[in-house]
Amino acid sequence: MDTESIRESLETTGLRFTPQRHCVMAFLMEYPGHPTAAEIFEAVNRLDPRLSRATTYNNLRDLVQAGLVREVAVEGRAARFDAKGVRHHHFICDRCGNVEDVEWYEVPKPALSSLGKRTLRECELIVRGLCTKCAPAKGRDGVSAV
Amino acid sequence: MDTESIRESLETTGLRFTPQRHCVMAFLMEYPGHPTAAEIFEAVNRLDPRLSRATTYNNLRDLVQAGLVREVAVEGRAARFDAKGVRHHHFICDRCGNVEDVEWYEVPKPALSSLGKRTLRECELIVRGLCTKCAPAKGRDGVSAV
DNA sequence: GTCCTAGATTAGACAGAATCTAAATACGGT
DNA sequence: ACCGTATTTAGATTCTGTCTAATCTAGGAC
Repeated sequence: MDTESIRESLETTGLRFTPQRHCVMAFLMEYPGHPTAAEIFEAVNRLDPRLSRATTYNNLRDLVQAGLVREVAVEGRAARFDAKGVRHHHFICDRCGNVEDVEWYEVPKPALSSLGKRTLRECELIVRGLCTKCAPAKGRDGVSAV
Repeated sequence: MDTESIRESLETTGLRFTPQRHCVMAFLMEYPGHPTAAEIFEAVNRLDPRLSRATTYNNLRDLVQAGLVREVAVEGRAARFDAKGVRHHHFICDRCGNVEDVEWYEVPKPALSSLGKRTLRECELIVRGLCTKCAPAKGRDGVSAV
């Protein structure tokens, strides 16, 4: 999207601005869903065939570490990524593993007493179930049709 | 622990009772932490050297699917498992990836309207930060010492 | 504009985690 | 005891992600 704002984000986190980082970051900002690293590589490599797989993974790691990108681990599947824009929770489909956004709302944090000497950084909600594609069609009584 | 109760749990979910499943399930019920599949395999394989890696993974998958075991995905690391006993949330250490229990408390579910046609199964809280081992020692002013 | 250097990129080898395959085995109902 | 099917097994395989060592480049200094 906006090249200059990406440049600024990178610079404030101490990362150099490179065409490759711009490419990865811009893709994540435009892409509506939560792509895997492999999907991101495929996309950015199509735009610039010289952009390598290692660079894609390196940049994703750096961007996550810099706090510009969020990584979502999914049981038994590749991790998903999204650019941190508006805050939101995540929905993970039990069947296909797709990750979708859930509108943000405040969630109570655990009592400090229950954390002991642990440090709390963030508190994240994972909603699970079946996504629109995987949810079974409902009969008139609401029982799943198959 | 109690062999018969494990047999019953398996039977009610349609899984056959086998020494291997008992072994995996008993280990998870006794073990205090959240072992990875590799750690589980190492442990049960030590008890019965003929118990294979594939069986360990197969059984973990089946037990998770049957709802007897919970799987926790961790970014960039192997998944962790625990037998579903008392309800609890999970704490994941940013640095070492260890998974620990956080005392259970009710978390508000997202509004049905925001879920659309998606089906909601469960709502899970992931607390992130540094565990006791990884948390830096605090100076008198609370600033991290290293 | 040129130089310099720490940081970034690259291709391909490598490693770790989990699954697949096809043959052998054993659970548990009859 | 028998049978059908679920389960187990060893090892190969796939998938995800990291590492290596050589090359290149962003961007500050001059």
